[in-house]
Amino acid sequence: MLKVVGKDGGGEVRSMNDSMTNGDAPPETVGEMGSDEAAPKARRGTGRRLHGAIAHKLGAAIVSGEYRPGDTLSGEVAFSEALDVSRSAYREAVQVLSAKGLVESRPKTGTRVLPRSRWNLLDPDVLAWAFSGEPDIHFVRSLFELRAIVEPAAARLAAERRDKTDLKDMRDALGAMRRHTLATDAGRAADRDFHNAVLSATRNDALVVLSASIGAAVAWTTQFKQRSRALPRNPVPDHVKVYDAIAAGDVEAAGEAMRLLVDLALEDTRSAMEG
Amino acid sequence: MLKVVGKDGGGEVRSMNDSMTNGDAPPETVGEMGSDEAAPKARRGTGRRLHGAIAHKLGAAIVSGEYRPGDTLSGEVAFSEALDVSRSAYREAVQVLSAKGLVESRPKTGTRVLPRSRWNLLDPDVLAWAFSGEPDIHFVRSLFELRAIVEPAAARLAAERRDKTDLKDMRDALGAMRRHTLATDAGRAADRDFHNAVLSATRNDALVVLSASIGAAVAWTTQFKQRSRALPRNPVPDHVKVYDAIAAGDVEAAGEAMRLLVDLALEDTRSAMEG
DNA sequence: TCCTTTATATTACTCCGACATATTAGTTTG
DNA sequence: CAAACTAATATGTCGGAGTAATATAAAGGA
Repeated sequence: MLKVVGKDGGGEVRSMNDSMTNGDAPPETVGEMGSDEAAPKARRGTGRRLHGAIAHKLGAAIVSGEYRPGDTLSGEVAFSEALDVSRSAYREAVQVLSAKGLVESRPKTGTRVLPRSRWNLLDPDVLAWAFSGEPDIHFVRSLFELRAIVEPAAARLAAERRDKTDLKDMRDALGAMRRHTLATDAGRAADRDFHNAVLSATRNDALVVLSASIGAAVAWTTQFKQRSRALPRNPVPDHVKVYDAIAAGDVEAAGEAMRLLVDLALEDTRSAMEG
Repeated sequence: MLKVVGKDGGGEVRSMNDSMTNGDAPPETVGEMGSDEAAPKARRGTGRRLHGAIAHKLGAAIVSGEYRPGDTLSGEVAFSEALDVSRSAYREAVQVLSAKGLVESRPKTGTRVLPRSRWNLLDPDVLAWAFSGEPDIHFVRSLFELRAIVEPAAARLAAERRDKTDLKDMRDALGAMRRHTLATDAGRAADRDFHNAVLSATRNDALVVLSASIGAAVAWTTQFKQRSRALPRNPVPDHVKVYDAIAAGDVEAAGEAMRLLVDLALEDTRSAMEG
């Protein structure tokens, strides 16, 4: 009934952060919706598919702690009806969450939220969901700690193995960083490009993949930095030091310069979030 | 036609490692099957669902290079018919692969394999698929290099932050390692437990998640080690050195002991795979 | 009394066939 | 020759029917 889905007739971009706050129903099964039939309906923006939008909605709700580990979602039929989507779309969304280790579905038991340790927190999508709300400061510190471990070591490897192409990529990224500031999208993209170029120069696939995750997280936090106050420092000189050391093949200096860069970024982010 | 699916009338547990070797169709669209209608049908073992089995089959085929980046899978209807499964099951499998960054589906264009850089190589499932066939030696080296970066740093953090519970977990794991050898499943599990305990002691969620990925990869390579020749060295003393340093709170010694441990493991694996 | 086995109910899983939507490619028109 | 329009095609979405698996409860045996 009244399943007007297609036919974008009228802006039906309903609110997202609406009811579904089941704080009064502490027992177990979540996903119920008290209201009669006005559906929450997480509508997608252009390009995103419906099941993608549902996965985003549910994933964000899970990582934000709205659904806690051990909770069991209300059944497929009930939940898909509550969201006003077909069971197919809902199931495909659940498959995505299951693939990322957020939930597990079994007959008779239902689909329940897995413990945090099973979550694929380094998955770019999961990171995006985690940062779509208020990010957990503790988790952000974890990410920067990981970055402080990985990136200096990567810079050392890059100083050993880089070739002319890698150096050119880094120079290009540095130039773009100089032209645009970190306040613009282009500037942040250039920052990512620089770090990606360093990681790529390590000739290590695992590190490159990890860079995609860390880079995404750093991009989010950088945006938070910008939100709170104007950029406090010009990041280009620090990056140039890293480049110079890598270009010179100086392993120790490269690692040290990158360590300094990450430490400063962490300092900025911490003061921005705590302050 | 003749899609007798349900009603288990007759054992329809077809073969798994069957045809679908499209080495002779190099152009682009893959997934075609020359034979008339004898379906390949990747059947699942108990517990695994059908779409999970399909995802495993396709995922393994992609990471093993059978389908190369840029290739376009034949349409949903054609491919699902070729696999003798419903379109729904096939679509759910593709959603899983899409969630892990292996493929991307768009209307009209079809489903195509994404470039390696988009793959979520640290995802436990993807790692399992990568190691289900002959693992790429270069990739294994990358993983150990990452391990050599992360684990010593983690040991240093653990030496700072561990509490009594962490130390007890490590002791228990060491005891289990002593009782069983690395040749048994229980022994390998104990090895994983020890490293997980170290990572947990860092109080860093990102590191813990990474440990799940690295641990899985190490487990696979350890099995390969065992396959080639009897275990060449008793790993317990090296682990004890790490434990002693962490228990004593000696940051430098912990990092150094762990570095040595990982280096030796890499050495063993390399000689086992190259030899 | 306790453990094992069987029955049952609930839930996810699979299948199907139709329609909607988006994107590319070809066609027409200015 | 270029831009807008039309048509074809593959993915996306839908709803309903039926199957398989499993946790819980009941019955039986030690």
